[in-house]
Amino acid sequence: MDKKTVIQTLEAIATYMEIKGENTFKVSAYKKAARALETVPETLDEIDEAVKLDGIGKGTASVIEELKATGRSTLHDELAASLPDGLLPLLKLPTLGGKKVGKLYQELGITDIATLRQACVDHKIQDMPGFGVKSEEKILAAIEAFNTRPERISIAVASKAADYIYEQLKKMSGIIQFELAGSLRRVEETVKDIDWIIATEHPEQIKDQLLQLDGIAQVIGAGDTKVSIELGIEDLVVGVDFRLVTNGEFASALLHFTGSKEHNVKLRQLAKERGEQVSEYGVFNKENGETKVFETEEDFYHHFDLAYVPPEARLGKDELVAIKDQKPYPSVADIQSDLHMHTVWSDGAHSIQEMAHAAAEKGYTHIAITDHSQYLKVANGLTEERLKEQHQQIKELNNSLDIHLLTGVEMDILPDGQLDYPDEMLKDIDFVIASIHSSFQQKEEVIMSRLKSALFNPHVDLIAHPTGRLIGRREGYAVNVKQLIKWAAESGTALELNASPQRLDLKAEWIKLAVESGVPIAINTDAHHKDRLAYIQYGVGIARKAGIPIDSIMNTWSKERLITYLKLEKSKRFK
DNA sequence: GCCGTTTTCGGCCCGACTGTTTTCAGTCG
Repeated sequence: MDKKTVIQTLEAIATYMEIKGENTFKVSAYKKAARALETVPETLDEIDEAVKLDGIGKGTASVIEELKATGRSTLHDELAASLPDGLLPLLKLPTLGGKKVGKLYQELGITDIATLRQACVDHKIQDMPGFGVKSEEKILAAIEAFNTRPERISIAVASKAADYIYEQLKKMSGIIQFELAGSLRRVEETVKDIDWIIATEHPEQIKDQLLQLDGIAQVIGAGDTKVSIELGIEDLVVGVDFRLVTNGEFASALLHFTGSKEHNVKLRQLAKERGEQVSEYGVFNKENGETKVFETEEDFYHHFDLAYVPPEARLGKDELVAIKDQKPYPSVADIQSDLHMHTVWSDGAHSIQEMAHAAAEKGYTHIAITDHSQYLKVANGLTEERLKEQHQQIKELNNSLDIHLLTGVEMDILPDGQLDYPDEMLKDIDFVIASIHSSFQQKEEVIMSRLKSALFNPHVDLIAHPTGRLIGRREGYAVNVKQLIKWAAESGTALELNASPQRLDLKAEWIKLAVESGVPIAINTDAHHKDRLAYIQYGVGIARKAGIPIDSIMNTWSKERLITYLKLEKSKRFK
């Protein structure tokens, strides 16, 4: 039994119950349990007692345990026997929720997408109470588009779309200020749509301009405070929501629509205990009937004597703390170096000098040049001779540059566990990264023994993108991350938080565990182009999500401190 | 179904928008 199946089973139970008209809180309890399971990084086997997880209680835990033990869930099977399973996907269609799907099933005998589609074509839907001509049209249109677009898009793709929208908004007139909100602002790995908050005195004027944006595929809704569209950008259709508020309401709205939902719920509960009510328009005081608005999100938190929480950390867990208990979150300004990047020597786009200049412009004091090693022929990996030549050049450049370059390499861990260069070669390199780029399909034992050989090599300083995943595109190889972290701690090898939005590898939950295990983290962009050095912001965002201290991030260390660290034997590095 | 420095019962965030109504239910975030 794998975790994904358990999550899907819990979700299916919730959906069946929704259609049956079960108590909504019961329904959401099952949904919440599915999310709780999804959020913890452990595999199913690694979770000892599911009931201990936040959001999982006796009832949902028993479903999980039964699935683990027998591979089946009695509750699920009973529900499935009472309703056609073709009904489940119907809830993904717009305008259809549990109540309406239940009605369609009971009154029209609709059992799946196909019968629903036929009912639309036969115009049977529009005569149902609660439905109408427009509902029928919308449902039919959505069925035709079903499966042609993904439910969630990766942060990398969404960020590109957001950049485009940002440029459009900048050009509009009548906007006082605007900002990205939602899961993209929280640096979630995947997002469903892109949310923006716009402060304006003239919502009508903004609305008109928004509805004239290039590339609108469909207008979902256009009210006084909300414009919701589907935007075609290149070959992608992405949902975009704009909220129009007054400037006074801006901070409250931004907070509200940044979420997460769970974070908002916690804030609202807290407010309620104080006799106040939180909405996207501010904080309503039930005693004096006044609604307080705030200049900034920070002011909002401080109103409740809470420390500011950056968007990435708004998880609805334990991030709400009193001002006096504020712990500093890492920010891009703390970053002094980038320790993984490529140049034209292998598959990068720029020379060493160009990368160095770009890094210096970002205010970095030092960087590591880490081109690919010889095994990676497709990336023009460097032979021992070329690597030595490159390092010679780097040493010479250090005399003329105002940023310090560390000699480095991103060395392949070969399919048989051998490293791509001999120790004799590695011992003179300032910063040695090891990583896997081949034979992804190997069994976990093989992958782990490859990683182990790199971790326990005396010269390997860092394991880059440890799981090899590409968000939304590739799962990565079979890594036991807990074991990897344990070995990293034992061997004195740091782990990477690859900041590329395609990777974000390791993910936040693992980064947290690594730091708790005493392993320092390097947030690196792995940039193959100088513009990609900007990806550092995503990595720092994930670090904030992980809630790790600034000092656990190697890139925040001064050049001197890093060099001293790297000169230590690995066994003496982690203290 | 879950949860608990007002606890083992009685709450569970709050509001917008749409399409259907003729004052509101359902959906959505």
